[in-house]
Amino acid sequence: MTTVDPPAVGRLGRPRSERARLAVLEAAADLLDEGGLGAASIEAIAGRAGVSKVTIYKWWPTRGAVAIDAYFHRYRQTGTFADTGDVRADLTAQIRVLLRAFRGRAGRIMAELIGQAQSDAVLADALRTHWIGPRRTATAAVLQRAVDRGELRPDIDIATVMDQLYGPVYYRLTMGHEALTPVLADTLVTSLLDGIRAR
Amino acid sequence: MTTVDPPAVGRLGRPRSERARLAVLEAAADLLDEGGLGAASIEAIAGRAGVSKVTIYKWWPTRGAVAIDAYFHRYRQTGTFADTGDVRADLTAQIRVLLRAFRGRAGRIMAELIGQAQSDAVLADALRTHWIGPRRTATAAVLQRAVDRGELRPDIDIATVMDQLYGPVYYRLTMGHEALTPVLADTLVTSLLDGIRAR
DNA sequence: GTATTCCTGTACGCGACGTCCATGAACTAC
DNA sequence: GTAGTTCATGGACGTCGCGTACAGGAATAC
Repeated sequence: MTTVDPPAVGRLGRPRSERARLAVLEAAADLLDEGGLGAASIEAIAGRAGVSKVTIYKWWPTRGAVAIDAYFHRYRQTGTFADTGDVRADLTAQIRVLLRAFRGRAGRIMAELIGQAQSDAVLADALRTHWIGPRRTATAAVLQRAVDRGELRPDIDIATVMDQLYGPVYYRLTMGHEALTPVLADTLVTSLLDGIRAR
Repeated sequence: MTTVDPPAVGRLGRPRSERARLAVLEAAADLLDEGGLGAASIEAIAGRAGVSKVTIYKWWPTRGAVAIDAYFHRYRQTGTFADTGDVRADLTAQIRVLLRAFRGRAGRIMAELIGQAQSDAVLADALRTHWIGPRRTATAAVLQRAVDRGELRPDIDIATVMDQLYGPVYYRLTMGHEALTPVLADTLVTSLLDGIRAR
């Protein structure tokens, strides 16, 4: 997956080097793994990839753009979005997938990408479009169908509900005040479905 | 408020210049306001404050440390944490205070501080200790007392509940996928208290 | 072949970093 | 007072990454 590259089919002149593109993504992913976003400078990527800086600047506007492409290149989402018709199970499964993805290095890198996005509009947009967006679309579908079946209250604000499921995960990821334990998925879903008020 | 400075009372030698300390905080806050965290470089702060770089490095370990002190110096929290005994009202009020604080420049700066904290352990710790911590303590007290009164289920995980109230706010602040509207406070509290399942 | 587009190597100016040094200022202890 | 200690200043330094420029060669379409 790539977030910024043009199609470039049937164009005139020398075509883009696929070798250079892959070398950049591999080098950037390696550097992200080893030293985080701070180590993935354009100079370092160019050096390790055996590619000129100019080539990178030609295809990616900012350091963050390269980083997120490299992240997707390496940590491509393999799992599908669960949608079986069982709201509780589907939501829990989706959150569990996210928690699993954020374990280890990938989580640290995602946190740094989010951090960098606070001062890199291109990266922020790429994150919303290519990372957050698809997940929210899938979750919104699950919620909407549950509303249609009458399992969920018809007056809920789906966007806010999703924020109360995913928000805590990103909150913990970026603030680090609590751990990202697997059981968190169940707790989040249960609290929100049933409410926390005593019966 | 300051996060890193030692007390320095009855110490030997020339005392720390209060004039320099304030000049640094004011200059840093101005720069944060005008150009965000990116504009608040150590060099720029030193230049505007009329202070030597060495003086800054003597008292603050990183750029983030200066920034958060400057943030607290300027955007000191005036509002108290509501605790009237009415869970719904208290939680809503607390979130509303946070939403209000994040409107305008202060929110953008906080987002950038959180972003910087992803690669600045000192800043991350200061955020947890001096910003997140006090708010969570206050909210935890409200929740615990409601549990003791029997209004909330005794088996809730207070930390996770707080994450489902505050997390969405920070999630929206940093990802920018939805707006920080004032009504969000009510929606968050209502959904979590009552649950979203149809009755 | 020609035009076009891409890749490479080198180099440059810029800004910020973090540190060093020598000097002077301000305070405490004696 | 004097000595000892700590702080602040200005200038300078080497390093790093940024983003850009230029000239040359490579790969494609027509």
